[in-house]
Amino acid sequence: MDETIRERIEWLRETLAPVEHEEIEETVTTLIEVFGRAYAIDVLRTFALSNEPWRFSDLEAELDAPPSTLSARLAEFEAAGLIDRHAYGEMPPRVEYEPTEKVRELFPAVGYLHWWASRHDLDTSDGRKA
Amino acid sequence: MDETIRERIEWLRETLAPVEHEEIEETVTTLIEVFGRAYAIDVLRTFALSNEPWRFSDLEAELDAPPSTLSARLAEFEAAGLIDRHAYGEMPPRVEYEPTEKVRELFPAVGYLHWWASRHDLDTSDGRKA
DNA sequence: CCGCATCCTACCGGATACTG
DNA sequence: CAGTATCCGGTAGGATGCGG
Repeated sequence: MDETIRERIEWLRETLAPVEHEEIEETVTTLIEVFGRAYAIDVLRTFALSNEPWRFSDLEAELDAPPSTLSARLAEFEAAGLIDRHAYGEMPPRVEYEPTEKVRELFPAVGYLHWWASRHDLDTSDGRKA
Repeated sequence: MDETIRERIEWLRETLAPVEHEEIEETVTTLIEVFGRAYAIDVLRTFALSNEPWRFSDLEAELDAPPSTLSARLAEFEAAGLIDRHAYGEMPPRVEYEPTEKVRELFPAVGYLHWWASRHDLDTSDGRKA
């Protein structure tokens, strides 16, 4: 069942130079860390479910997120090349954000997670949650 | 390209009761938060790449992780039903951990992340990393 | 409207020591 | 061996105010 995935991981291990493999591990780790931050997947999902670009205030209202946090998330995403930021020199100012192709190729994984979550429950009785 | 995933998500949105949908969102969020914690994916990957159960000290040595942190991670994983813990009443004590079927069904997503990472880079020039 | 600067609190996580 | 208890430093992130 998960043989294919294990094979794929081991294929990565064997075919890639150790340095490259390290980098991939690290990228995945960093990616998950970034997505683990406050409102990160909420932002991601918002982008995933809409073809339209989003403006700061709209995101802020939609997610009910503090501006400082949202600002940090958007900056990180942009720095990681996951979203594009378009600023228009207007008055009042207008800035729009939209997902890059790079992050769009990540959506299937998120979709898989949703599918998984619909089949299984995460018992969070112990832990803290949102 | 990602149409299938968007359709799947929207299918989830439409067919599920709002409450269920909320729960799924929350589960995914919590899951990513848990995986974003220290040594979490390292533990996960260690399990993914081995069919054998792991003992506490072996994991500790393998990952070079502080016992308190590793202990927390394992407890969270077990509470979430992602790993099974088997304690044997021996002397000296022996405890073994192994992934559940539930978490094995999560591995493909991690594998997809690896594939993604092998194609794209995450620009972390701005951010902090490990 | 966009979003940074600041302040403050909570909490995570590393190190270390210790027990059944 | 398998953890727990304790202390402590770094930091994420919520709230708020202000500037461009």
